[in-house]
Amino acid sequence: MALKHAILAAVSLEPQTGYELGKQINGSIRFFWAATLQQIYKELGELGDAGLLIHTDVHQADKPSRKVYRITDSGLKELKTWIEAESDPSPVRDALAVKMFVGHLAAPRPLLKDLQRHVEIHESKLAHYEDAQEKYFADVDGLSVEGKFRHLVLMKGMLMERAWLAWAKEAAAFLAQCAAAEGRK
Amino acid sequence: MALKHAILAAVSLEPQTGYELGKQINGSIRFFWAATLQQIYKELGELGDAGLLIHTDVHQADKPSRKVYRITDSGLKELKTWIEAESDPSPVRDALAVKMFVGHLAAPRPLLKDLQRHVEIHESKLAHYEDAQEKYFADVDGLSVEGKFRHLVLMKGMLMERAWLAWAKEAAAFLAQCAAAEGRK
DNA sequence: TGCAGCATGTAAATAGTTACATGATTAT
DNA sequence: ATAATCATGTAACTATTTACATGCTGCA
Repeated sequence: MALKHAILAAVSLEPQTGYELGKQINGSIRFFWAATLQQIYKELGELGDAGLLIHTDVHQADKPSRKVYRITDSGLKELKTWIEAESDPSPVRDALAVKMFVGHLAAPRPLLKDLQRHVEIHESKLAHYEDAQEKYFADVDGLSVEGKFRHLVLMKGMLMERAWLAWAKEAAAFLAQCAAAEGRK
Repeated sequence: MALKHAILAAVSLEPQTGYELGKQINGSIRFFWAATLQQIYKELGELGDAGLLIHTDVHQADKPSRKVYRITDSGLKELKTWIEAESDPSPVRDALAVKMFVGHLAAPRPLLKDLQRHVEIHESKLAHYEDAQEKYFADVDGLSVEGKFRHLVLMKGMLMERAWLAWAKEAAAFLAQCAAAEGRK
């Protein structure tokens, strides 16, 4: 269970509600740890029970009251311990790679179409990272230690997305070629 | 449930046992879809019940008999349908990125050590891919369509690992600098 | 009138991990 | 002796997804 730690990390940077964690106003962690709102609400409840987070109810006249969570001392301690502990790389589950591995069994055109959907998603992720780079990290040398840590993570996102897109370009060219060959038959 | 399709894909290329699927004698799918043996055995049972795979018992004098699975016509049809269907990118759950995002909260040395563990794992993955490249894909131009598909997947693995390692190099340099700064205090 | 955004959750189902269980063979 | 490899599985637990449930506001 590491959603727990992703939430602790996000809340440690800025107190926020479950809804905000899901939508990520302060950005970025969402890009490194996927979770649904349902999961987040459940986890927030458990983190509250464990005393790692506390919330203050902010009553609103019309809407349900906002529960703004912030981290406690023991939450911060737990987070620190987790950061310093050994971790395993996350298990790889790459459906597109499996598809390509046996791509010869299917028609190239639908596979190419699916690849293009993925390309769009990766491109918009990259665009988001590049925006953040310009907005918050224009002056790379003047960054605080905190800033440098966050910039490194952003760079990771950009490097990985660019590598993915470079691969996808070759894959798309090959699939287009397969589709053309099929058309000729 | 896409372990199902990863297994169908692996078995379609070569009939094999659950144990072999776990250890991956024919290689590669393991690198794109993580699963424990327990999960594989369970899924094989279900795929058998659904008629997508069948197995033949190969009795062995001393050991438990090997159940060699191969794909059925309806399994092949299901696999083809899945390849041609839309798919979503797998959810990202990158604990190391989360750690780095709030890296300023912890001591740099243990974090650096954890990063280095990850580097070793990624390096050995890359080495595995490079071996496979030399062994099976030395003559890239003479590849069959099947071969080209599999080569593309291997290239994906290599590109992504190299990008990851390039990032890790920068991250390690920064953490080493943090550690040195701490040492001076 | 209908949809998107804000704001909270519960319940049921599926997917995945960890622990337990068995037993022979071969290498150190 | 002890561990690793081959070979199968079950049971309990944890994590994640999907479906259900509520209700107000503002925009097109």
